[in-house]
Amino acid sequence: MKVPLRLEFNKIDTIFHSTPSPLNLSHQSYRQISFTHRSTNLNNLLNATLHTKHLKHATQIHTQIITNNYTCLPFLLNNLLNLYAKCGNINRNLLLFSTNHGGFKNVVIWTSLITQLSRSSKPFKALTFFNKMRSTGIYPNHYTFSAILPACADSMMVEHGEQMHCLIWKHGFQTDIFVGTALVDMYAKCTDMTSAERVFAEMPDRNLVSWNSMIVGFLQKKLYYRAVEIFREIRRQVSDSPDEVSCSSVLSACANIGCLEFGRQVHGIAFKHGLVALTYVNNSLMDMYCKCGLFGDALELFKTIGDRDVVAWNVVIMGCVHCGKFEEACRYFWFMRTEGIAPDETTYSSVLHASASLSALNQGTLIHDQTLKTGFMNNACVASSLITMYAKSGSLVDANRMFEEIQERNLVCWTAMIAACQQHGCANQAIELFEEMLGKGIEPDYISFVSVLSACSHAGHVEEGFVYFSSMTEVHGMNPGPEHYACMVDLLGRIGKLEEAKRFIESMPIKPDSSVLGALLGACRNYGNLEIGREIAKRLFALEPDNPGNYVLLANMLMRKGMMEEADEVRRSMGINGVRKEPGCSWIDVKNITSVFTVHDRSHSRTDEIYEMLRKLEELVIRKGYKPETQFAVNSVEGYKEQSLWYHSEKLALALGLLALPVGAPIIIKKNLRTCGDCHTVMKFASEIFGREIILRDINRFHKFTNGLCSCKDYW
DNA sequence: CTAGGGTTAG
Repeated sequence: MKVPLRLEFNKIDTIFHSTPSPLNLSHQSYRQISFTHRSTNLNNLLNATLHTKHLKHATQIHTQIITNNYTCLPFLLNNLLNLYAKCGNINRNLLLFSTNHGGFKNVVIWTSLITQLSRSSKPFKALTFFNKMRSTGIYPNHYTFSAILPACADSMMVEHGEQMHCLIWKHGFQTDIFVGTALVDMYAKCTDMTSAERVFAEMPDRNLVSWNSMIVGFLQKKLYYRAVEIFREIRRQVSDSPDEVSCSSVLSACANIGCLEFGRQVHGIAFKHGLVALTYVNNSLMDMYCKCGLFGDALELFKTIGDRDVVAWNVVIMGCVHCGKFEEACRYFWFMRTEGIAPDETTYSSVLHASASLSALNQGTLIHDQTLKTGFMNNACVASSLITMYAKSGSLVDANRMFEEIQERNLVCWTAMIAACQQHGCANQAIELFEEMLGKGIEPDYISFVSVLSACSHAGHVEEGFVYFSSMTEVHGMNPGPEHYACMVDLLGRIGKLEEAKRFIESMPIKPDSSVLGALLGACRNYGNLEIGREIAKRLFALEPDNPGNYVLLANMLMRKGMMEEADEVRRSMGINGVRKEPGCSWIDVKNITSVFTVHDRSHSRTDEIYEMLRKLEELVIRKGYKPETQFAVNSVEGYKEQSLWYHSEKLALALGLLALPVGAPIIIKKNLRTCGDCHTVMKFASEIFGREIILRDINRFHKFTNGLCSCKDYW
């Protein structure tokens, strides 16, 4: 950077003598420019202003350039362009450029403008000016190509970059290290790693930046091991040691593959080269430790950082979410604000995820308020998170309201809303939304198909489900994944076509995973098909021996058929394998206080009233024709069964809700496992008897009980 | 006048 230490001429000279540092330029100096007619003086003042970045001063100099007819001087024009860019006013550049028809423009000036447009993420404008430049007969040079290639990458159309690649050959800049690196980066960003690798291989020489571009490329293509391999190559054959870009990028790769061992090595390398204090490296390190399950180590690092930027906080908040510390995630969110760090869309999506996982409507609403105050309400990412938060907190109405308010809905917004409807049992609405989305020309992806297929299965739309399923390959050119196959198995299983579901699994081109087999096992439970159920359960035990759910499901099926010995055997094998059923637990909020219940819980301060309420409830439901479904009782001691059934956690929570919530208010209960069949029946009766809406959110769906019916249509 | 980086939503 050129900084005028001393200016030679009259008035300006005296000004600078009185203010030795260009940073101290007073407003006075700019007013006095009018006394000078020398372009060099103006240029020196321009250079000085590059440091102060005052837009007002830039415009004053600009006026002088025009009044003195200096627009024909390329260096002045060029420096002015750069000055406007430094002041963060790209529009001024465009204006200056377009109004300056008579002015002389050389390749340097054009390149300056293209660079600025490229950097201010206006890729299409940059490309337009590149073409304009060529049409005026000026040839691009290696600077121009280095500047335009990031814009090509940004335009997300590899065709632009490929055309540029041809031009580079035509003009003979393919051997330039900057151009080569920019090409590698462009292909990598357009996820064409084959071309990136070819260009990289053909480069006559490469520097660290070139190598780093390769790491980043593989990172983006999720080829993490190859990213790690490049890092190793750098250590082996590049004379420069890895810098902060190499380290932060490769750490991201380590984080994604959960490779703690190599991540630790990189930590050591970064330490050796004095890079650990750098923000990027630090944040990547924290993320790596979080994703490798060492949240504590990440937090240790976090505490050592003096200047924690928003990404550092985001990484910690995500880390909390990652290891299920949802309350802590919310605490960090409020804490970062006290340190004066403004949340961004990443922060909001992470903390809303935490809030959704807690089904904490009050917390979520407070965060919603914050998004409004900080102007994030029109952000598609934040809005999608809000939809999911409201839906998972039990309020489909609010989720829908959020959806309606979004001005520009992207695929994720639509999918969030479709999933919300699906989780709340509004399958038809989910399917309608999906169709509406297709009508708007939005291309569905992997996740949106999962949502619509589960809606189909939920509503029993077999044919529609199969049409959507085959449209994945036929129309949208994607291969169904395990989740989609699981939906189809569920679809068949739900209507009792167990044999067909089994054949469907046999015909799968990919190996059925636990979600696919689990769907069939669930169907077998619901239809009491022990024969297929046993077989599928065995396959599941082999596939995921640590999942208690499968053992419990099979044991329940056996008990239902009165095969107590075999049921006990299943339970015993669970013990032998060291698997323990997670204790069922339910919670309910009353006036901002959360009460948690486990089975037979007597720890609540209103225990006596709760048990009295349950006694009354039992009387009332029996009068309505309720029969206990004892197969859901875990304890096999006769006579104790019914009683045990009555003190399941969700029933205790229901009783408290009935006691403590105002008449007419919905009773919202959350449970950590799938809800038990007997409790489900009782909830239905209770909703009718008390004329209240009961919302039970279990591990995988919402049950909304109204007037004796459940939104899940008794299949979950 | 030129090339590369960390966190996120369904």
